[in-house]
Amino acid sequence: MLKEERLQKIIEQIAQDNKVVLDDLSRLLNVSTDTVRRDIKELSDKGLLKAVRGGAIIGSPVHPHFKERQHIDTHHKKVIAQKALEFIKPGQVIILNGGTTTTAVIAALPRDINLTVVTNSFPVVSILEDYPHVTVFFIGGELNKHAYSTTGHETIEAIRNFRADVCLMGICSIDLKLGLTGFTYQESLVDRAMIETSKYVIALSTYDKIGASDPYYVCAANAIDVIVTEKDPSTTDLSGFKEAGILIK
Amino acid sequence: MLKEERLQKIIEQIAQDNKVVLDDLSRLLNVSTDTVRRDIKELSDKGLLKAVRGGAIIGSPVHPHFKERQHIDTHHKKVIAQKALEFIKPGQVIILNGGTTTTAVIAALPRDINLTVVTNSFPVVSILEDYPHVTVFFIGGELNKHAYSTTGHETIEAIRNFRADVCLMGICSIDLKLGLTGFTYQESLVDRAMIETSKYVIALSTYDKIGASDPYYVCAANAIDVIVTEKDPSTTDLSGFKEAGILIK
DNA sequence: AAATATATTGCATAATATTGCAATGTGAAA
DNA sequence: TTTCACATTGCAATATTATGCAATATATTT
Repeated sequence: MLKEERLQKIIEQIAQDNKVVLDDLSRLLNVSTDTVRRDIKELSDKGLLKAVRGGAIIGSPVHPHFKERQHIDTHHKKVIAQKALEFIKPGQVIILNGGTTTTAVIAALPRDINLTVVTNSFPVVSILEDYPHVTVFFIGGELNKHAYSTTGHETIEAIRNFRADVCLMGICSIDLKLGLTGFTYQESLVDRAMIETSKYVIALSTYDKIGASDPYYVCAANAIDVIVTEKDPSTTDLSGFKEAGILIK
Repeated sequence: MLKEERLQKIIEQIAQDNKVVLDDLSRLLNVSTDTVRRDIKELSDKGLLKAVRGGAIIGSPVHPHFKERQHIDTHHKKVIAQKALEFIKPGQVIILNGGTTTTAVIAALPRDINLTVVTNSFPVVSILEDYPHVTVFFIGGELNKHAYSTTGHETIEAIRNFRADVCLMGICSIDLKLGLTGFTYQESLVDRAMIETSKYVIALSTYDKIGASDPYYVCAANAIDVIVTEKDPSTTDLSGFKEAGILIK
């Protein structure tokens, strides 16, 4: 039996009974429980069900696209996410923009953390949905179907009603002279508003985005407090940023 | 039995009897009282009930989780959804609240329809995400993890910035004298704001909710233009509503 | 076709979660 | 106060999961 057939059958079972049990599936599909477990993990990563000890239960009604975890599972993003965690302290108010990098940070948070998260990103909501001690404020606005986030006038206005301790900003490009720049106009406005309303700004960036630039200006480089990349800061030459008072992590 | 199933059953018990007793659950679920106690603690941590000596009682009025509600009355909801479609015309601005019934209406829309949808419901967004000609405005606010929607002051304020042609309102209870009433305070405020900002209000209600009432007042019955139920209107006796000028479908 | 990568699967082992039990602590009613 | 029912804590037994590895199958390139 093909793997896809198995996955299909698991989905069918869930649709029928709202749950599946590992051992049953193992027998039904004639594969080891390990394989079933891996199948369930795969479906769970896609947001099609929720893996629990011993099996799986029906997932949340949120669209699988909002839950697709594969693109936040890259090695670079995990490293960046792990480094970013040190800047997040319990009890703080965190604001963050859409994008896979910020989503990766949220996914790396311990499940019992106490936080207030302000965001315009639907995937972030779908992760925090079952973090019991995280209060989520969602920033409304017009749905941007590609970025899975909201933008527009309402979004900007709503952001201005918050004051965040920390802004986690997944960025398009950053350059010492040209500042932070973005790929779409609407998102650059949102990013700027988020940065302006935050006490401490952490830019999350893969190393190759440093020194690059995009069409829409967000803010000057010195509006950023920290840049987190996947590289060891001792092996990078970002002295210009350091001299501008920006911490490199 | 999966642990999640146990938790689920405890919730169901609470929803039914407003309380559970440790020993009963221990027998019913075939686990020790220790385990039941731990289950109750877990649910209590999530705010789904209130642990007391010897068992647990209903916490805040328990709104059954969206995940569970979506599988209740599915046939009725489909019928209601189908009837509701006739009131939705291309090009209109539709506002709708959270809940499984409104979600069912949205799911029944033809994929190529041209609409503007204003909502505070995450499941609705996740459906409309890939409707190419639907513009979605999401109403932000504090995430309500049980209803998958937002509530609170920001939500109310944001709603007031829109004027909708049609309001689709999934309702808790409606009574000719007591009016529309809801199960939670926050959601009743949202519902009222949505109704006030709409030209035409369609209440979506299973027949058994008519004549019932809940703790929180939303609006007078005559603020409603149409009530859509799963029954054929010729077989129902809702003459009181008809005399009040409300169309029954 | 052969060679090479890549994916899939099952197994062994270590890590983790769940559960029941026993000992001890605590609050409330008689 | 005393008693008793319940709660809490620590612990051990068991079940489940994660991980690395090797064997095999499958896809891709040369």
